[in-house]
Amino acid sequence: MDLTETRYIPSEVEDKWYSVWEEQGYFAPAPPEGKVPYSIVIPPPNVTGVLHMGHALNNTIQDVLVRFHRMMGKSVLWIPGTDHAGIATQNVVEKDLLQEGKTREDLGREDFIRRVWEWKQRHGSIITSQLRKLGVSCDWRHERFTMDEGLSRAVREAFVKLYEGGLIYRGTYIVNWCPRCLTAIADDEVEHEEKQGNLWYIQYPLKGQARRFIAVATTRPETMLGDTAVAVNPEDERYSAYVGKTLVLPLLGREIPVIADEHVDSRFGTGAVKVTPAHDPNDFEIGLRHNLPQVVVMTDAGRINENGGEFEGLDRFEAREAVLKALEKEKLLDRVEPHTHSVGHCYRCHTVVEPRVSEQWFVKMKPLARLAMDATGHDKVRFHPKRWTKVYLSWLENVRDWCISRQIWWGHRIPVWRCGDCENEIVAVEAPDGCPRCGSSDLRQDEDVLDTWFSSSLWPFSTLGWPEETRDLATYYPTDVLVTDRGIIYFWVARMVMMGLYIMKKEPFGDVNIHGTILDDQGRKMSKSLGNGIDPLEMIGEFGADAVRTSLVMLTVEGQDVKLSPTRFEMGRNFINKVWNAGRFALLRLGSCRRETLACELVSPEDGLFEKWIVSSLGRTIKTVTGALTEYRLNEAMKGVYDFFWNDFCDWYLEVAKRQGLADNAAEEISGKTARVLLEVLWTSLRLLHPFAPFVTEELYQHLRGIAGDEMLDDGGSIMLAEWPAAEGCPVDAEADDNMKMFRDIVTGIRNIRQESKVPAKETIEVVLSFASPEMMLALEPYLGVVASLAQVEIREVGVGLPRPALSAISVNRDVETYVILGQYIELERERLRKEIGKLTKYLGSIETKLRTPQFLERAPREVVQSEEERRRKTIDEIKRLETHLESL
RNA sequence: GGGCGAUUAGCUCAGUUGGCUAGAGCGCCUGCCUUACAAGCAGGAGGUCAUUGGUUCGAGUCCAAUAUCGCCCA
Repeated sequence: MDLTETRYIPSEVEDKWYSVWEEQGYFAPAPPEGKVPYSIVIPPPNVTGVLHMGHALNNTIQDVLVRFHRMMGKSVLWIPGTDHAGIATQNVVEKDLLQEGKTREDLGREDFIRRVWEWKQRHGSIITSQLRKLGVSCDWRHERFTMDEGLSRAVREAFVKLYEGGLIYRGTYIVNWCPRCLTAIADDEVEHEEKQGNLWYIQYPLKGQARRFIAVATTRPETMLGDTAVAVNPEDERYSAYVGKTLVLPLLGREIPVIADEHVDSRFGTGAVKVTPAHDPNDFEIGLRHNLPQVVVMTDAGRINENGGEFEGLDRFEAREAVLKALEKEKLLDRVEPHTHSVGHCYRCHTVVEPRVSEQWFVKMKPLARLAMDATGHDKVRFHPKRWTKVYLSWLENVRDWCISRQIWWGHRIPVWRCGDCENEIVAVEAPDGCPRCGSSDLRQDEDVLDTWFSSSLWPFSTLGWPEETRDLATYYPTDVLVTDRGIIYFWVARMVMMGLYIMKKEPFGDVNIHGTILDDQGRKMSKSLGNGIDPLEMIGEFGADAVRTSLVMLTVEGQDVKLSPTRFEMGRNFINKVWNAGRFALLRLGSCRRETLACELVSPEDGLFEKWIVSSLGRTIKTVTGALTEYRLNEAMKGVYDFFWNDFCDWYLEVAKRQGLADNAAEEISGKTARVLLEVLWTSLRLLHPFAPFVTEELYQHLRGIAGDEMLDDGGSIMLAEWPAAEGCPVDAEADDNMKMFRDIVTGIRNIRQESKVPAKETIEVVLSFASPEMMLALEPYLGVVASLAQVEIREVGVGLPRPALSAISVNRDVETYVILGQYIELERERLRKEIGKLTKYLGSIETKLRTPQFLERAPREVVQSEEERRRKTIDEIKRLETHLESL
């Protein structure tokens, strides 16, 4: 980008450097020999997905960490990739087929899967190309997909291992069934929503006793077709006489028993509940305890089946109306109450989930959950922020067995075969040639595929080559951190930890960094249906990737949610523009500067105040930023760089640097030194900023090496590969800090008086500086020319204890009084002084109240008391000086 | 019903283990196109830290209750 541009133009910079980085192989890990390994696996986005703000935040955080650790000299591997999103991807391809008037059954399994792969080849790289726009430095040569050959092998290995360890079983249980996707889904794939519904009270007649009923309440009356009992609590005296009696199921006439089960809540409805073991999870349990028959009354598509009598063929919601009407006709519908209850929806298509009995494969969770809980107990897996540990643990404590089979075609087919001749079941990593028991070749593989999350749970090691014992696996497992949204703690974090511990015998990552969720400006989740999403690519186009990244990091505080609107990116854009211009200034003004040495000491005692001070401040910044990044407090790190760069470096150092020549006519030497420090500080700040804003820092860096020479930066050609700054070269210099404060106070004091007194900006007025001591005067004397320039004044006189000139305003500091000679502008000074005195008097009051309290003097630490007394002295002194001044006006 | 989070300037949010006059960005007011930057510079106004109690010499910060909003689980 041309240095004459006064505005930073991201589009001229971003793609250019990204392709250089990628082509040069900078994203690949440095050879691990002699280096500390650092690794992250991306939480694999859904292959059908497009980049949303959540991804942008998530990957920005990972990239900041990865770039930081790379600059720290580690061998960094960040593995990108996507997951195959079984149901979602199949849905997308089926929708395409429907356009051609076909179903997947028309194609057959093999052709359909071929079709999905074709789709994947065409569209599967959308999200990864979008990620590149964000500037992420993951190693694309390591990119993985959960359906890759190697990862599929890992899935089969893991399945067999778990099966042989007794942790996978098949059984007929109640599961969450999506009648639209036509598959079972796991408990945590069901999204619960509070819905306003009804509670219908239905009369169930007692057998052989005319006009005697038990009333039950239900929110899903259509399921009564599958009822096989009515249950009451054994303690419930209202019903004790009925237990063991027989009821006649309305509409169908089936005879069903009244049973007693202590899980029945007597306070709900009438205290008697209908029991539908095949269509309700609680009823299923009751059914097992009481040996009740399970009558399935719905097809897999949610229509009433042949067990539903006259209602056969009706959709479940039509059936609800029809059943109610029929009951009403028979006068068995007692009453209706409005009732809010939680209704489960499929997380993929949002259809109301139907609990249904079917044969499925399950993972036994208790033993695995135990492992995972112990790992956090022993601090092997640490959450940041800590509070998420509790959420994670409570899920693990209550988790039920995990239904892993899906009745779809796109996914890892379950590696189980059944012999057609001897019914032998074979569980194997590779397809067997024949039945090991009877030798028959009539083998049929299980039709189902595995839950996508099953393969995701292996991601931290399957991506590194497991089950092969690869060098990557040995070097980079366990990974360092998993960065993710809290919504994914159960899906990924918990399952990855369980699988890592069971299969690898080691936790998959030591740290889990949970960040907030991106919300719209009204605090709602961004969603397609609300249309309130903000497209990251659009924002990158408008503001630049660096601006998007820095804004996101500044906005996200330790896992707190982020309310976002497009204008929030202006903050980042303005900052990046500031960086560009500061860099531009340095590059244009220091064209002839060379960095002579890579001195670790930037400043020496004979150097000037500004140099000592900016280096001291830089050192503090390095410490802050490094510490904050190490502890996942990214916004604090970002703020550290931001404040230093803008408030110290730009607002003060650059401003004084450009005036150094004015301060000292023999400018050569000082200018040279100033230039060198300026160059070093810029170079160092760019490195501190690089993890957050990779593009602008690279662009400036490349210009910098153009003028400063390659030898300046021992770095391998890119700021990406440069060393992270060390604070050791920038010692804190308290004296320089103090003197700079005095310098700033003088300048700010004059500016304040000028504007408050309405002195025209262009007009040069005179000041007199009266120092408290000769030492102070000596310390600042060399820089008074800079003061004059910064404050648009002429310095008439400098000395110790000078008298106040006529018609002047005063600004007081502990060590110096500044008299600003106002002349005709003096009128407003009286008011300004009164205001100032008022402020200080109020402050003094609060200090004196404290110091009058005996308990404070007795119990507060001595340092606190002393500093309060010191403050009182200082304030009284200042007030006195201002008052004297006011009186003399 | 259980758990978690939030409540601080007009808006969006910081505020580390309790201890200078509670900060930032945006917005607002005033003055500046000062040869790095008007996406900028300089100066300024603006806050009963949700409410009520408690602990403490001292509370935005710790404890308890209440209110409102949000998220997760059942």
